Amino acid sequence: MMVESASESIRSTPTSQNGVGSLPNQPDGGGGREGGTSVESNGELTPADLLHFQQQQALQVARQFLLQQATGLSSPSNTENKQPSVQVPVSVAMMSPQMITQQQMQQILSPGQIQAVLQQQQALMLQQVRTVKGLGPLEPVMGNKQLAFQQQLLQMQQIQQQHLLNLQRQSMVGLQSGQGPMSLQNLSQAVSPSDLHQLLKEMANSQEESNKQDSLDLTTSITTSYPSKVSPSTAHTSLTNGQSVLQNTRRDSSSHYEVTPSSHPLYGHGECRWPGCEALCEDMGQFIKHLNMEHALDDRSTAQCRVQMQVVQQLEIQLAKESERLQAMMTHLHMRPSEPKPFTQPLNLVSSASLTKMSPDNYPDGLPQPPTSATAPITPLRQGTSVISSSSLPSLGPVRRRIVDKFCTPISSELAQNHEFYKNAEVRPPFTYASLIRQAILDTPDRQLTLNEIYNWFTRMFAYFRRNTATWKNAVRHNLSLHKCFVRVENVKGAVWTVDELEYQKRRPPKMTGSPTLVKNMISGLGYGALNASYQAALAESNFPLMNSPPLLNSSGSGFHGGHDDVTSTGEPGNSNGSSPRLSPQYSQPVHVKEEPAEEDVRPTLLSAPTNQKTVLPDDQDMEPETAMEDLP
DNA sequence: CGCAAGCTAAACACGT
DNA sequence: TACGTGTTTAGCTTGC
Repeated sequence: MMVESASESIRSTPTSQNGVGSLPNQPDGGGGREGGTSVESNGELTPADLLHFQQQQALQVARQFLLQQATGLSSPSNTENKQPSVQVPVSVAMMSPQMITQQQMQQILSPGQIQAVLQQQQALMLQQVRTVKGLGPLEPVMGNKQLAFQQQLLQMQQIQQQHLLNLQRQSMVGLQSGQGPMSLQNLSQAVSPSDLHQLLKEMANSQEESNKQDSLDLTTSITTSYPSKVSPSTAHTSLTNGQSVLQNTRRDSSSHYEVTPSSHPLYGHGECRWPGCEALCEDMGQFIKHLNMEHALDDRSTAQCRVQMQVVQQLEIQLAKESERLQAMMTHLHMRPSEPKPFTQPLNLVSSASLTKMSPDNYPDGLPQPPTSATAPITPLRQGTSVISSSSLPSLGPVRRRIVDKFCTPISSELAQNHEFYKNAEVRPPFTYASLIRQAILDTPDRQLTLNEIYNWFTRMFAYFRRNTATWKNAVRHNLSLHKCFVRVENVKGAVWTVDELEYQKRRPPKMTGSPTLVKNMISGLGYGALNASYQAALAESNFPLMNSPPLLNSSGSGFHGGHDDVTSTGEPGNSNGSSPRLSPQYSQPVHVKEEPAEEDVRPTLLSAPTNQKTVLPDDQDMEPETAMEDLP
C-alpha cells in the first residue's frame, strides 16, 4: 500500500528529513507543484509583516555588521582572515542564524566565537545558496568586499527567515523581544543612520549582482530549504516603509514593485506567486504572459487582491497589538530589553533553561506563549538539524506538534492569541489533529460536531487547512476513529462527534511523565506552584474567554479543555501538579468509550466529556466551563 | 534499541 | 457510480 504512494512518500520525506516533519502541506512543499503551493501560501501572509520585520531584521543585521566592524572581527575586508582562529562546530554555526539571535550568541559566545560562527555560517549558507542556484563556487571576480556583503545579505535573509518563522509561530507575539535586547528604536539610536544606509546600500548592490533570481517573496525562503530566497530588494522595500533613513536604496526610485527582467514580487523559483496560483513559468517572460492572462483585472483578481489586503491589514493590526502587549508586559516585568541576561533569549528560544530564569510572572501570557515559539526553534536545536532544514519550519511536522504539546501550549490560548494569524496565514498550527479536533468540538455550545462541521472548523480557523483537504481530512477521520477520546454519537441530525475529555486527558499525562527531563526542567525552573500560577495568570489574561472564566477545578473535565488540556499535559501532569486537579475524574457520566486501542483505560466510567451517546447531550450545558471559554471567533 | 505518539496514505465497508 | 463517512492497517519519523 505504502509502496504505491511512492511519490507521496517522496514528497513528504524531504520535509521530514529537514527535521521539520511532514505536513499535509508538506507534500506541497516537497515536490514541484507542491513546492509552489507552500511557498505561495506563505507569501500570503508575509507582505504585511515583512514590512515590519524586514525593517527590524535589516536593522539587526546592520547592527551586527556594525558591531562586527567595531569589534574589528569581521569587516568586509578581513572576513577571511580571522575566522580560522576560533573553532566553532559547524552545527552551531549552521544553527545559530536560525535559532539564536546575535545577542544570544554574543551572550553565550566570545566575540571570536561569534565571529567564527557567523563566518562559518555565512560561508556555508553562501555555498548552499550558490549550489541551489547552480552558480557553482564563488566567483573569483567577486571581491572580498562584495563577498562580505553578500554574506551579510545571506545573514540578513536568514534572520528574516527566522523572524518570519517566529512570526508565524508566535503570530507576532513578542516580536520585538525576539529581536533581542535591542529594540528597533534602540538600534536606530545606537546605529547611525548613515551607517545603516550605507550598509544596506552596499548590500543591495552586491546582492543585486549575485542574487538576480531571487524573488521578493520571503515566504519562499521560509517554506523551502533555500537559505537565501529573500532578495535584498525585499529588505529594501520593507525598509523604505519605516525608516526614512533606510530609504533611497536601490529601490528608492520606485515605491512600487517593479517588474524587472529578473525579478517580480509575484514570481519566484519558476512559479507564479499569485495567491492560489502555482503556475510554473520557466522565465520572466512566460510569467508576465501568465500574469497578464490569468491574473488580469477581473473580479477574481480583484477579490483576491482584496483578500490579500485584508490579510495584510489584519497582520499589521495584530502585530501592533502584540507589540503593544509585549511592551506592556516588559514594562510591567521591568524587563530591560538590553539587559544582557544569559538566557534572555528571544521567545523562540525559550526552553526549560530559559524558563528557569524567568519568574512566574515573566510570562504574562503564561507558558502558553512560549510554547509556540519555543517549538520551532527548539526542535531544530534539539534535533540538530541544519539551518537549511529549519528554514522550512513553517511546516513542522509531528515533532513540532508534539513538542508543543509537551510545552503545554494551551491550544485555546494559542488559538485565542493567534487565531487571526492562523486564519489568514497558511501556517500549520502547532497542534496535533486530536487537539484541534477536540478544540473544534469544544468550541461549540453543544460540544458536538458532525464530521463536516469539524472540517469546516478547520478550514475556517486555519488557512492552512484550506489546502490539501484530502490529506488532512483523512487525518481528521483517522484521528476521530482512532482515538478513544472522540466519541461518535448518533444524533438527530446524524452522527456527531463528541469529546471524551477524560480520555483525552488520559493520554497526555504519560507524555509528560515520559519526559522526566522536561518535567524536571520546568519544575525546577518555576516550580509547579509558580508554573501553575503563571499559567493561570496567563489564562486569565488570555483572550480566550474560557481562560478567564472557570476556575480550573470546574474545568476539571472538559471545562478547561482548551488551554487546560495542554496545560495539564505540560506542567501538571495530574500527578505532579497538586494545584490543579482538573483532570480528576469528576464527571461520572456513563459514556461508553470507544473500545478501540484502549490503553490501560483507567476507568472509562468517568467521562468528563458530554458524551451523548446515541442521543443529544442533555447536559452539555453542564459543561459550561468550556462553553464559557468557547469564545473562539 | 524499543516503545509510544503522530502523521500520512490507502484500502475497504456502508450508506446516500 | 460517485461521494461522504468510518474504520483499519501500515509505514515513517521523532522523542524518550
